[in-house]
Amino acid sequence: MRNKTKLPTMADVANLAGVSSMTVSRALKPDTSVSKATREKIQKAADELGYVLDTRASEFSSGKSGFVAITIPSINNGNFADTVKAFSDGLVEQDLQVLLGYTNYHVDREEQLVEQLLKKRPEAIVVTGGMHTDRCRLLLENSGIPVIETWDVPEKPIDHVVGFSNLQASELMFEHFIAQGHRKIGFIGGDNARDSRGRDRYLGFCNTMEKHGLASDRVSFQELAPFSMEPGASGIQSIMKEWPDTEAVMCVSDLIAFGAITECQRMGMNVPDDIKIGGFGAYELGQFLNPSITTIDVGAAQIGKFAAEKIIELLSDDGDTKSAKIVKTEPILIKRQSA
Amino acid sequence: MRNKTKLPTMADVANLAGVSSMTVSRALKPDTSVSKATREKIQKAADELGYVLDTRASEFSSGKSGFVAITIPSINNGNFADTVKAFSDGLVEQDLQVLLGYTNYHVDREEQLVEQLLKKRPEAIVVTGGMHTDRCRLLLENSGIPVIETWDVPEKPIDHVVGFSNLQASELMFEHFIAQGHRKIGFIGGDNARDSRGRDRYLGFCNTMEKHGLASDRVSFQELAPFSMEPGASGIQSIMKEWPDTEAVMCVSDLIAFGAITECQRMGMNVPDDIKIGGFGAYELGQFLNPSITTIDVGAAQIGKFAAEKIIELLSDDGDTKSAKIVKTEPILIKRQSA
DNA sequence: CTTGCTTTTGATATCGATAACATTTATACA
DNA sequence: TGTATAAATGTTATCGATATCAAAAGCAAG
Repeated sequence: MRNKTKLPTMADVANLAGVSSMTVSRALKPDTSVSKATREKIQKAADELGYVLDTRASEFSSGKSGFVAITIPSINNGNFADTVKAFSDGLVEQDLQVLLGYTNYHVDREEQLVEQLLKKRPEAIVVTGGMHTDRCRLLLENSGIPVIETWDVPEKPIDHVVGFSNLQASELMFEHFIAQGHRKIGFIGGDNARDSRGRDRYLGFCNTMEKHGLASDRVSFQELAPFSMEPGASGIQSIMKEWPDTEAVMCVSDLIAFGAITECQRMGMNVPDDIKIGGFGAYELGQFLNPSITTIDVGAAQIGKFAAEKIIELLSDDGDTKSAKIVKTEPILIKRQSA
Repeated sequence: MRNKTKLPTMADVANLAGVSSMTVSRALKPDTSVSKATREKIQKAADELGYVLDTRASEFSSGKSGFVAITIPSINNGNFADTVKAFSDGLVEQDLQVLLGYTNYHVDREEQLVEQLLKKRPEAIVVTGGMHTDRCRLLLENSGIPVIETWDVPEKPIDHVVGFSNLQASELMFEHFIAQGHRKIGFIGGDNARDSRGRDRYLGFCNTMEKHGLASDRVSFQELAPFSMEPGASGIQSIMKEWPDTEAVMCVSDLIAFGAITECQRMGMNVPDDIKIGGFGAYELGQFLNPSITTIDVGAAQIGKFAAEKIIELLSDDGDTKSAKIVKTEPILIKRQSA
């Protein structure tokens, strides 16, 4: 450990200003019961010492930590970034900071992360998805704070939910394919065991196909991490090789769709004339690619916004909650060029 | 505030296990001086109560916060995400967590953020760039902890630096254009007042052009936030309208280049036959777009890795630092299809 | 200038863990 | 078996702020 000079404390400021540390504490926050003269004196002393409040002590003393925790599968994902941003924006006014953690799509990692986060005593916690290890569930249930599951609608929610049905969302795309007259339809996804949202999108594929009496065998599952586009290229290659007459393929995310579309182009196929490719998530890049990507917009930012509002309500609540425990957002199909 | 049941404390666990809380404290961490029997007894008691350590108290008591802070301009940027990921990965073994903040490319916001972060007493802090408000500089200088500036090589570093010269990096691209025989060269950037890295890339443009006796007037500055690709489309439109004979354009990032290239395609131009477009940052999407984007790889992940290593060294240092205060990474040109 | 109120300031206990030191118990070896 | 040493556990003070209650100062009205 570095041999550093000890930082000034509130007592140091109080000394210099000739007041008690309690008065310093009051002066440093928007507390009215400090005279203007005293406050200025204290401010001057604090500036002189370069004093910065130690929120560790402050939060510890007051019992509240001043932040909420949120876990997302991946940092490098525009969708989750949108959720986090909206969430964060929704909480700034409340002086609540956001502590972020990445599960890397692993429930074990999630468990570890949740425990780590709970140790810091957040005032609420938001997790992505409804699939957790047993111990993780237990930790969340016993945490004593509001828990919100997002990006999904779990069958047995832990507490509150802000999400949508990935299954129903992906059905939108397949119904769209079918309405266009396509019958030979495929799906490119990731590791269903790890990513329940991806699995539900795959189940949406199976359901829709079955409903219309169509085969649901044209699938390719790729290892998604750490690259997000390359699996799209491999996936479409593998599908076209085995089922060359495939007419339409949905990818589990726009990033995969990106890789699939550009790979089609490299293989000399025209999207959408030769094959239709659909994405999921309404990522920004999908608007700009040629062809632009037909996709499902799940309202990532809205999820973050709703979660933030929920937390504000729950934390300020004097007893009984008014709003529904489960808030559903409505995924919509965004028809663009690729499908 | 929710009327929640009080969470169990270490004393509760100690009581249940029939030992002192100090023993509980020891048992809950890899401390050898606790007998196996006692540790098991304590573990059982802790599980029974659903006890989760309160790191706020723990860190406060021990004086170390267990985390390092890092500020980046934007969350939704694969480059910075790479840096953060490598940084974070480099610190897990040290049981150091990463607290992340976003400046949104505003020095004022940075100042605010740095103060907020310092209040939490991190053990070190990493900031992106070398441009800060005076007060922010002062806060960092007086923080008493290691400070690392990254993604840049400031003239007057605060403390340590892990970065590269954005100016020299962008020169690579312009020299590449010129070596190909181009003379009518342009640049699409953002707000130079806000983003010093972008400004330095622009200066690299001016320098190189001047060096070769060429004009550097073919520029377009766009408002970059919140969309990162659209400005590329607007930028290339504006340049081609004013200077239709432009032969090559470098964009301040790959995302802008993405928008510019796809817009060229929409305008019926072929990249690279009709116009060359270069990017910056070696984002993943640049590999997959048709044409793939010629870009500058600045080694974003390497920066994070080096910063983490530096911090580990600085925190474990018994006095004098061995390694250089300034670590430079070498940006390289990645020649692909678009230029 | 005195009473009664409000505003401002201060003293002390406290949050939950750990550091540092003290003590007890276990183990080794002559 | 006794002594030396190591291992295990306990006791007390402490980190830096804030809650809470108490006291002092300021102020208005009679």
